[in-house]
Parts: sequence; C-alpha cells; structure tokens
Amino acid sequence: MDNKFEIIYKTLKKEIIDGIYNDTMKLPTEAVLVKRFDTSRNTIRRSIQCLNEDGLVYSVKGRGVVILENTRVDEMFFKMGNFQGLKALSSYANVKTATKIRVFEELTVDEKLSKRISFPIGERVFHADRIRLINDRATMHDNSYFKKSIVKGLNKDIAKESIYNYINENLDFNIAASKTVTKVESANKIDSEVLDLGKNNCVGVVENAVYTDMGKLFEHTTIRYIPNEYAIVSFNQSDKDRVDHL
Amino acid sequence: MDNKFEIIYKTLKKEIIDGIYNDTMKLPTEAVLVKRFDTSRNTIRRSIQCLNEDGLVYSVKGRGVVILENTRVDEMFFKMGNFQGLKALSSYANVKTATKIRVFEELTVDEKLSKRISFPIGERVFHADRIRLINDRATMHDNSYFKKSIVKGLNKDIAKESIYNYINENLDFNIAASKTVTKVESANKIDSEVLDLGKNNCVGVVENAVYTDMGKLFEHTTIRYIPNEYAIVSFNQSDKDRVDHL
DNA sequence: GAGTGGTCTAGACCACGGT
DNA sequence: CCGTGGTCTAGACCACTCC
Repeated sequence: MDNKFEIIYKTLKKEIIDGIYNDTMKLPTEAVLVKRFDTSRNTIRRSIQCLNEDGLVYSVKGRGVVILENTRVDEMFFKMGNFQGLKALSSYANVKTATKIRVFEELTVDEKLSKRISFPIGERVFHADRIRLINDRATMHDNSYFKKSIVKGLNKDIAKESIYNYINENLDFNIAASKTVTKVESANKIDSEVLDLGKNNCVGVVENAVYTDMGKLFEHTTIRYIPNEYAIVSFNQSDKDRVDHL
Repeated sequence: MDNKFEIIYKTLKKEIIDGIYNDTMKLPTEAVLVKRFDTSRNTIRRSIQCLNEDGLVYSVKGRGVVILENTRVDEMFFKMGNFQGLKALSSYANVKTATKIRVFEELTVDEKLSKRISFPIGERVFHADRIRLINDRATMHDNSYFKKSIVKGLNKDIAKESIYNYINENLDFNIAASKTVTKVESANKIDSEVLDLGKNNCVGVVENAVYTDMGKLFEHTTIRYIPNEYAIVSFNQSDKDRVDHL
C-alpha cells in the first residue's frame, strides 16, 4: 500500500521532523522535488497536501512551502476517527479498561428520539447504554443507537466487547466518516449516578453521528465523560476563500 | 474569486442540498460530470474533494460518490478557524458582547512560560488577559501571548477591540493556521472569580497555537469558558491508510 | 522580471465493486 | 466482464511574492 505520493510524503515528513530544513524553514520548490523524486508536479503537490493536512507545512503562492514551527501541541497530535478520538490525557501505559452494560435493548424510534438522533421514526434500532471504566474509574458514559437493518446480529455480548471489531470482521460494510459535536454541560442526575465525577458537577459531551461507506447514517452515540481525563486535538486553516453557507 | 472547480463545487453542493440526487443518493459519475461541465477529470475531482471536506459526500472506489445522509448535526455545522470556532449555542440574534481587560503587559518569556506556550525563552511578548462578556455574562476568559517581533505595536486599546482586525489591516502578514487542544477541567480559583460559572465548578478549555503565513508561531491563547454555552463541530474520516507516527 | 505555487487540461493505466 | 474512482504523467497558463 505504498503509492508514490505516500513514499514522498513520508520521506519529506521524516526530513522535516529531523530538522533538515531548519535553516530556511521552507521545503525545496516543487520543481526541485519533481527532479529529485523523478515524478510529475501533481504527485509532488499531492504529497505536500498530505504534509499540510498533518499541520506540518503551509503553502503560500509566490513564496513557497513554509514549515510550521513546532509546538507542545504536536506532542498530543493524533487523528480522531470516531469517539476514540477522545484521547486519554493519562498515558496509555498500565491502563486497565472495562465496559459495563447498563442497558441493551431493541426498540423502535419514536418522534422524540428521532429529533435527537436524526434516525427516521419507526426505524428498528439496538440501544446500548455503556459505562467505560479506566483503572476501575467510571470515566465515560456512552449512549448508542445502531440501525438494526445495518448492524445485523448485534447483541449484549458483542456490545460488551468491541462493536467496531464485530462490524469489521463480520459485516459487509465499512465505516466511512463521522460528524461530531463537542460541548461542556452541567452534570445531570444520571451523570452523577453513573460517572465517578468526584467533586465535579460538569461533564464533557460528544455527540457522534457515524456513516457507512454506503452513505448511510448507522450509529448515533452520545458520550458523556468526566473532566481532566480526555483531550481532543485538531488542526485548522483559514479557508482561503470558500465559506460555508449551507 | 470563482475558479472553475469552485463553481462546480457550489453547483453540486446546491443540488445535493436541494435533494436532486435523493433517489440514488449518489453523485453522477466523474465521466458524466466531465461532460456536463465541459472540463477535465482532475477539476471534477477537485470539486468532489471540496464536497467531501464539507462532510457531504464520500467516494468509494468502484462504486461511486455516495451522498451522506443528513443529520441534526448539520444544522450546527461550521468551520472553525481560530478560537471563534467556539460557536455560541444561543443564537447570534440580540447578543451584546463586550471585552474587559484584566491585564495588558509586555514581558519576557521565562522557562516556565516557555514550556507552557512553546515560545522560546527570552522572547519579548505582549500578554493580554481578557474576559468576554455575552449579554453581560462573563462566559469566556482568554489568556493570550503574542510575539512582539511579529505583532508590532499592539496596545491595550487594540486588545479591547479586535486584535485580528488590527493584524489584517495594519500588519504585513496573514494568519495561516492553528492547532487546538480541547479539554474539560475542574474550575480553579481564578475561574470562579472571573467567570459567571453559577453552580458549575468546571470549565471548557481550548489551547490554541496560531501561525502566520511565514510559518511562525505568533500567538498562544488559552480560553477557559463556562459550560452550556459553546459547541465545536467537526467532520472526521477514517484515514483509509495513512497513520500518524510522528 | 524571475521564481514560486495555484489552476487546468487531456490523456494513461490500475484496483476495486457489482453483475 | 464492465464501470467506477485512485494514481500518475507532462505539459500549459496565471497570480502572487520578492528583489
């Protein structure tokens, strides 16, 4: 799985991290890279685009491809694909995780639920309400709905382990993308009951809508998690022109 | 500023939102679009890439470009460029905003500060500590550091208004990108003093490192904000292959 | 004006999905 | 097998930065 543009991307990435361009803080010009890698300009540009998405470089017309200074933030950098994008602030070493199932049931989406999770009224769904324990502390509370028509054969045992493993290994679709809303809210009665909040009376909330590669929304999960344990990292660019006007 | 690929992008975006493709939930094939817009395939692919970045479509090799189902999340969708990416949950209508300056000073980065904000030791910086009021409520506390060598001539009056307007109108660089860490933390003593937390004892925290288009880190801001008022929205894709191994 | 990245063209071949 | 998107080439012209 190593395309030409990926090889070039990885090569340049390593060189940037190793500090080879620290004198100029710029990449060589596209023309130079074309010659060096004996490839076309489009392929070079594709590689540079990858570096850009990583937050390593930024291109300016007429000036060149500038290398962005490093920050402490980079130490925490990662890509978030789904709810696991919530990276534990504590190191992963010596972490004991477990899942406790509060509810696992099958039900039909009514009007109220439909408004909340954007599934059509009448859709049959699996509802899984789970607590995530880290080192015996209840740090996360996941409330998930899966479309039965897509995630066939889901059951309590699978929910206790990894639903995503089950999908990857047994079902005929792939997970393509997700849309996420992140908030901070006052803790409600359930939060204080099921999460180890300690003295804290607020939670982080992530609402996550997940899509199959057929374009179908198949999962909606609301995660409520305790403070001081998780972080989300992202890289953002001033959209040079395009504006969102949905 | 309307390139060909942008025109096509906007056209297709409108058609998707208008539901023209709702029967198949797929875009026409690239070949069809090439003919329709009388352009090259690369340009069509560029337009589709824009739609993809908006979270509207997802391409699958051999199958086509699938349109993603809509969700309630889309109602809140927006691009976050810097700290303003914290979108107020309350509507923007009838909102009175104000800024109160707690501290404005010039200082030199020492070792402790350097570790926190990734500016080199000895760098001269402006330090602005500001409270954002929305409808007379203290909802956000910004603690910002700007490199003096880059943001020349910053002063208290400018900090009271918009530093970004000042940069755009008076300085010779542009803002390129930012890296962000988002967390939830227990409120500290200062938080309870300066923010209208009410009964809440936690805050949302955004750490933001901002870059010029010369690749220079020039601003570090830590925003601490009250619960229940702000949300961050994002679109994420399963990186088909590329993995981050910095 | 010289050099740089941004847009665009018109092809080619490959890998995967569905029939 | 055919149709689809993914990769890649080898050019062209334009817009911007910087000297």
